[in-house]
Amino acid sequence: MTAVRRKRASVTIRHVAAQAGVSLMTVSRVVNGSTHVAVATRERVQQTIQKLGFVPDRAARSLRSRRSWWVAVAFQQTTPPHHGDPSYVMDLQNGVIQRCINDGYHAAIEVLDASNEVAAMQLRELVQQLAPDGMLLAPPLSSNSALLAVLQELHIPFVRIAPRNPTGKQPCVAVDDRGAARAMTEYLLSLGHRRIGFVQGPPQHVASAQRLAGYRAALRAKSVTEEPGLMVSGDFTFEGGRRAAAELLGGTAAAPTAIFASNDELAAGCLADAHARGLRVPQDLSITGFDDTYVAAMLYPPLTTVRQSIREIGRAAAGQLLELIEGKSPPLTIRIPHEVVERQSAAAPRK
Amino acid sequence: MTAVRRKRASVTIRHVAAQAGVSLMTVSRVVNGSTHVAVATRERVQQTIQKLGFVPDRAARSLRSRRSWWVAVAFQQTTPPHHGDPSYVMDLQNGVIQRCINDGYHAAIEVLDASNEVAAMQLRELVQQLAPDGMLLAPPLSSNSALLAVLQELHIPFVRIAPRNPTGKQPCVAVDDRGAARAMTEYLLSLGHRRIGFVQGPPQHVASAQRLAGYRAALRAKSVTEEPGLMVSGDFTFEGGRRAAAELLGGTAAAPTAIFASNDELAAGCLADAHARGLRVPQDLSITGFDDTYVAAMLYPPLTTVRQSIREIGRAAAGQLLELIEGKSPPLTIRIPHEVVERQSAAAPRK
DNA sequence: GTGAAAGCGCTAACAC
DNA sequence: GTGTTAGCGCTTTCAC
Repeated sequence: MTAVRRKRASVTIRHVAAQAGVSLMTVSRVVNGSTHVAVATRERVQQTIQKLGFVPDRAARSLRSRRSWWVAVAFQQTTPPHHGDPSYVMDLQNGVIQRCINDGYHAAIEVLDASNEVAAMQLRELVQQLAPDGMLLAPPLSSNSALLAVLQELHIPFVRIAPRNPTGKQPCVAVDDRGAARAMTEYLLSLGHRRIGFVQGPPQHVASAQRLAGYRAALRAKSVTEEPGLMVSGDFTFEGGRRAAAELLGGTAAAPTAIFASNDELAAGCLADAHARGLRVPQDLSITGFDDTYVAAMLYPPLTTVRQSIREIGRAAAGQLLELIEGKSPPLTIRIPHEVVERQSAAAPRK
Repeated sequence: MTAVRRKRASVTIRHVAAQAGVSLMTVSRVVNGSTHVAVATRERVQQTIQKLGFVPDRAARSLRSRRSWWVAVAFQQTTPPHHGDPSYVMDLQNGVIQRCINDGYHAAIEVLDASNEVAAMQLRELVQQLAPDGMLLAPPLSSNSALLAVLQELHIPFVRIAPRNPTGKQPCVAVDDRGAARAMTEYLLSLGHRRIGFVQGPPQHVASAQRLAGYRAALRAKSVTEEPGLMVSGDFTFEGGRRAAAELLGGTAAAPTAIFASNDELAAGCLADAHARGLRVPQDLSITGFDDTYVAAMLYPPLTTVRQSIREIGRAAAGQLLELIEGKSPPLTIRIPHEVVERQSAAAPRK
């Protein structure tokens, strides 16, 4: 049980001070970028730091200053917005990490239970134990009011990522699902499609309603009449996509010439059903997705989809949080642009 | 610039000690699970801790004890947007996190540059700044001798995950790529295939040679003659898979009845080429993958593949590291079992 | 612009 | 089994 422990920090602020012929305080000021240091002194100290290879001790710094230089990102266990889509999580994570490192912070990835009560407990523990300087909530946690309450009670700055209900009072990075879905629908309309099936996500998800709304708005703008039979539900899952496509294509009613699935996983399911029916994509049927996740380019045919850069969302959220921590006042709501990614699963309908 | 800082810890070990009528040390002992405390005292202290909601301060603890209670996992930076398999990273990460939390540790996810020199520098900085109690190296970093040298020099315990060259001297979690590839090849042979194409990974990757070796061993055991023309190279990428399949299926020589791609992404590429040629899978051609990543079930048809639980690898690696940190002597090399996952992309060859 | 003193909350080392 | 003392490395506070 004799736990291995690291050697005492070889070089401390003391050594630097002695070597540079200044007091501890001056070294500390230089390290922390205080302006109240003469230029000459600052340079001398910096050179000494370099020469001795001094690295400040995080623990000592945190203990005294009551800042941990940690930012925590909370994800929900196995069910992130896109149903366990690992590339979503990775991208978000990478964006956050990148931005944090840039400012000398570290990002801790934390996974909370899917149950609300358990998650709230875990979050409280997390904040108490880790004492991060700020928190990021990935969806769907960002819409969980119990968690928001915990963070407020603990007085810790936080940023909500793609929340269902942006209050306009709390900082968040908002995603324009409605606009993106509308853009994709307009793209299909521009190809000449008029009977466009839509596969919805699960009702609990923020994105589902927004995406549906975007689809409907695009149709309305072009005066294309909506047909209830063309709007079916999936579940953001592959299987849900198969079932939805079966419903759209196997019925007695006139089949759509295009299907807009509201995420890529659903689209993959639709594709599978279409293949099983012997339909050629995109000649006989166009199929498009949403998110441009990892799989999109690996499907057959490569999937035309619409993307909002997740990495960019991560970067933006982290940036906003860091400003909050530093006591600045960043814009409360940040929006991320979207973009239709044309691949080969959509084309003009047959005449 | 008035940075937000957390309130001073409301409840300290002092308050607990006073309330419970014992000294600071006794509380500390109880918190750290020392055995040298009378049962009655321990219980009294624990109740007080509960009642006051005392949570030890990580910074103070680390400063004094020279342990950070952090474990860092280093991954290699993959080139965005869709290179590198996110589900592999996520699974590994989740396994590690799960195991760490279990023991009161936190896992820090760190991403190192693809360049060796840069990575070595980053690793050194990381260890100095974060001072983790131990490190985990994910492949391909686990085979990077420059990094191993840094860790040894810094005297920090580490575990290599799926290294190319297990020395038998350093702790590692080894993966039986050869055995898994052999199992998959045997599965195809058992279906009746005799002309089995093999798509290799990039030569720099550990796994590539191992998987090829497994394929060859299985053939040899069944006295099936190898054909050099059936072993083509891909690159662990979708595009590489397409090209490889084109080579195998488009040539003048007799085409294989099955293709064993050495990862799922390659298999997805092969599938795309087969579809483009109008071949039905698995009726006309069987295609199998390796890894059972996220995409495998979403391809058409769902991919038969072989899996080594990545999450299990993460858990095992973290477990091994924690024992190392605690000064125990875990087995140096841990092996993870594999399993063929039968889906619908492989069947008996046509007569 | 710089320095001296104090102490953050905890545990190592040693006493009893 | 329990307590006392000292001090980890740094930043806060206040003095000059």
